Amino acid sequence: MWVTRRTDYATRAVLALAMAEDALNLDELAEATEAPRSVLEQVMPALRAAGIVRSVRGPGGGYRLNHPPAEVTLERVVRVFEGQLAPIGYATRQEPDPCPVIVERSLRPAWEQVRDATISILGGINFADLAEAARAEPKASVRTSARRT
Amino acid sequence: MWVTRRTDYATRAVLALAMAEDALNLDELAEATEAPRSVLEQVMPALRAAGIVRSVRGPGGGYRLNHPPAEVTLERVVRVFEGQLAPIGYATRQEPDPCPVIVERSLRPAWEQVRDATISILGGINFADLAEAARAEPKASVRTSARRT
DNA sequence: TGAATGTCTACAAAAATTGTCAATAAAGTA
DNA sequence: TACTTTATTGACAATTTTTGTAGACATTCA
Repeated sequence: MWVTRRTDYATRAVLALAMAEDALNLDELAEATEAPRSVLEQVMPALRAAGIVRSVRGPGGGYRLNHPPAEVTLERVVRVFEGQLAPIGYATRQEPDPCPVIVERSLRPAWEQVRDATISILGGINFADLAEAARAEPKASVRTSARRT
Repeated sequence: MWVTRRTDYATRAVLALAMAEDALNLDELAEATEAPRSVLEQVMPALRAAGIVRSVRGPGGGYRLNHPPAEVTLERVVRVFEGQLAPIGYATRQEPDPCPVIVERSLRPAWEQVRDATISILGGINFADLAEAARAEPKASVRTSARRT
């Protein structure tokens, strides 16, 4: 449960932009993501500063992706708000916190495995795939159970 | 960075017990784990309630593992303090929080992958392995770089 | 009885999270 | 130019989580 609400909203917003034809403004993003508009007012400029989206001000303005959806990974978006993806301070890639030697040899490698798996999964998912999955019809199994009822 | 200090202390304490011949009392555990004794006073009873350690009161008392170290997984200890291991509320196995349909089809499966990888890794590591790794000498590569300096 | 130990509960301080708001800047249009 | 629409910025308050401490108590042994 370590993904904060802001991170979640950010990924939803990027997904919405990946699915949209043209630009979306803050009100449209708030509706699409089910996020408070006032929070998106903080989230979107952060995504912009990170080079993930670009914005246009004034009437008809809004946000759009700064790159093709296939080139934006989930890892990239998550990192803007979460920073290090290691589950604990002594297992980060950059400047890990110090820890006892015994921990260094045992628990640290364990958490590094979790870290690497997380990075690998998030780095392997892009917003073209996510947008496609989001558009897909409900799966057969879901329809089947609906028919049963 | 989602592993809390208490969880970390708990895993260190179980590791210390897995490496110890006989029982360790709170003072010894505090020294071995580099955790405040007052925090272990809360952590150890929780481990006991979870059936991971057992305790003996009175002079000569202390804690020991309730099962062979090989039978205690890291997942089991972590779950006592973290509960659900999903990175976000709508990707838990039990009673996930509701989320928009679009998220349900795209981001949720992504986070479920992270959840499953985490559980798989933590469930595959036991405290016999951790204790062995903790006892091991520094690796050759480490000595080599030390010689260079 | 007294010393050594674990148990329980309440709590306070600090930190992180979540959301709101008001003031401002920029761009388009009449 | 004046007005409207939109993004930008920074400060902030409320809430929740985390972290650690402390005191009163229970149990066991010598």
